[in-house]
Amino acid sequence: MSDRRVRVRFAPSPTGYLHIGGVRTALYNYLFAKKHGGDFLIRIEDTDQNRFVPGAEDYILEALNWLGIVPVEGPKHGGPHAPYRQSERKEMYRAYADQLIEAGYAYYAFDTTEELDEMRKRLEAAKVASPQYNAITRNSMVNSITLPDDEVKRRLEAGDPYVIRIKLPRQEEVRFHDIIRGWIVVHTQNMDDKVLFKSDGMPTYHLANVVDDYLMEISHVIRGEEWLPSAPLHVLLYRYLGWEEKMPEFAHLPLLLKPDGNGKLSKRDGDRLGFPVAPLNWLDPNTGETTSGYREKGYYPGAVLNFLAMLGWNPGTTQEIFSMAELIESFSLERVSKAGAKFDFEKAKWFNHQYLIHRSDEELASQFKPLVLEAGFSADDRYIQSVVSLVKERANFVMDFMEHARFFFEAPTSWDDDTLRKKWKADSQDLLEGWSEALKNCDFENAQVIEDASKAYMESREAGIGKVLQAFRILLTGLSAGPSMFEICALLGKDEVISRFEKGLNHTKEAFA
RNA sequence: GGCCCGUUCGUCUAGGGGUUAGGACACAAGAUUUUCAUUCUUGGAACAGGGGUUCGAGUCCCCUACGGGCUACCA
Repeated sequence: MSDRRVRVRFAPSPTGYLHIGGVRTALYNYLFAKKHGGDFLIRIEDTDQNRFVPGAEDYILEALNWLGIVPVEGPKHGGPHAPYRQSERKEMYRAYADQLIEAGYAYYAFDTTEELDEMRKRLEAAKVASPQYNAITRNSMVNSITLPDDEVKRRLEAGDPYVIRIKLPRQEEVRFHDIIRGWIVVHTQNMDDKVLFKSDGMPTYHLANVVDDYLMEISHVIRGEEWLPSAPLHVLLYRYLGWEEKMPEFAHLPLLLKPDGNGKLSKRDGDRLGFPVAPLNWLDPNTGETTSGYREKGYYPGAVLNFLAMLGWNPGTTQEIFSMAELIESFSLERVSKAGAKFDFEKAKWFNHQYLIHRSDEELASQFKPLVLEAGFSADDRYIQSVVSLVKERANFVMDFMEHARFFFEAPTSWDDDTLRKKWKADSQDLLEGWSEALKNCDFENAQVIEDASKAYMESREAGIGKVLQAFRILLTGLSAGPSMFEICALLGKDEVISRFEKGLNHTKEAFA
């Protein structure tokens, strides 16, 4: 088992956008494969034709690609086990269902939806603990166990609709090992004869999943905890199909929970919670609604990856910032936690901030430049770089830069008089006018020179610079917070500073006279 | 309801019999920047409850409570 080549798959269903929990499942699969020098593949599980959503598959693949979770085999990449879409593998599944019937591990069932409902209601009314189609109840249903052989044959030949169900033993313990949870034991009396093959000719998830994992030589099934209850069924399928030796190891991941109330994070949460649950923007073709994504919100793929990796896994050290290569190096399923994790949007932003401030000014400037142009400004690259270096500390996203940096590109057209008034003292106008004059004699070589000149002036007036610095900031930038004023002045240049200063003082002279 | 899984600061988590129960995010205070933000320092903040086992339990076992998942011809 352990000397088997590691092959894992991410098997999404194209029923809409991929949410962040699915992304994490894909990531863990990817990390595990890379860590062990194995293969990561993608298989599209589109056996439910009713839930198929056009565009979903492309979306999923694009999202994973954006994050760098790239498969070696998959619907768009091909591979030795193609096709990688279950709908295109339709013909393969029937033979295995037939094999199970012949071996006595499955049977035909002709019950209608109404009859099934009736049966469940009847059992509920009789206070049966868990109403299910099982070793006991199947004897009173319409199937190839209760019907005479010739009747079954007649129905089959007449084309009557039917499904194929697994025939579970009445009382048997099914035990299997989960890498994250240890040994798990379930009794077949608590399971039911699940449908393996639907009346529309498609297999259900259970059959298709087991068959494909076997055929694709999957060594480890790493999936969400919601699959834990059906894992025993899958174990039995491997056994009945004669593949027990090749059965993959299981690892059921803890779920991602809603940060507010209860329950697992789901696609329905969309933008309800005030943050994205999708990697990319998603336009629902049916409703026309757009769900926002991390990419469009300005997140770096590395930050999203890093954040997601730490939700339910930890390296055993205090390191928090990891590149993909480092994640691969450190990852292990043994260090995945058992309990579900609530999604913390604040921490997601913090991760992006970390990624942002570690980018070079050159790179950030090149990302910011289009936004500068879009806002109708123009500036050379060096200037933008300087701006970026001053504002990046206080931003989580490049697209936040402009709100902190607008004044670098245009003089303020209005001032916040309310805040200004709070800082305004009787001698403020006089002090500031004197300062403005003093700056005319300063050469603006760099921030330090401006600072020295300013302080010298204030000293001559026997005042502290803190007394008017806030007003100075508002007059020059229109904002009450920002980077060092002397750095700002050095960057704006002497002419601009003097001009803004005088214009501002004209305003205050009128407003606070 | 039944079955399965889980439970350490508000959140993500470290911890596998002997710890002042550690870190990160968030929060608060102080310092610095004579402003704000950054940065630095400090602080508050947790083993769900009850029984065992043991010289000794966050760590092992049981029960209860709570949370989550599943219970479809969906995945």
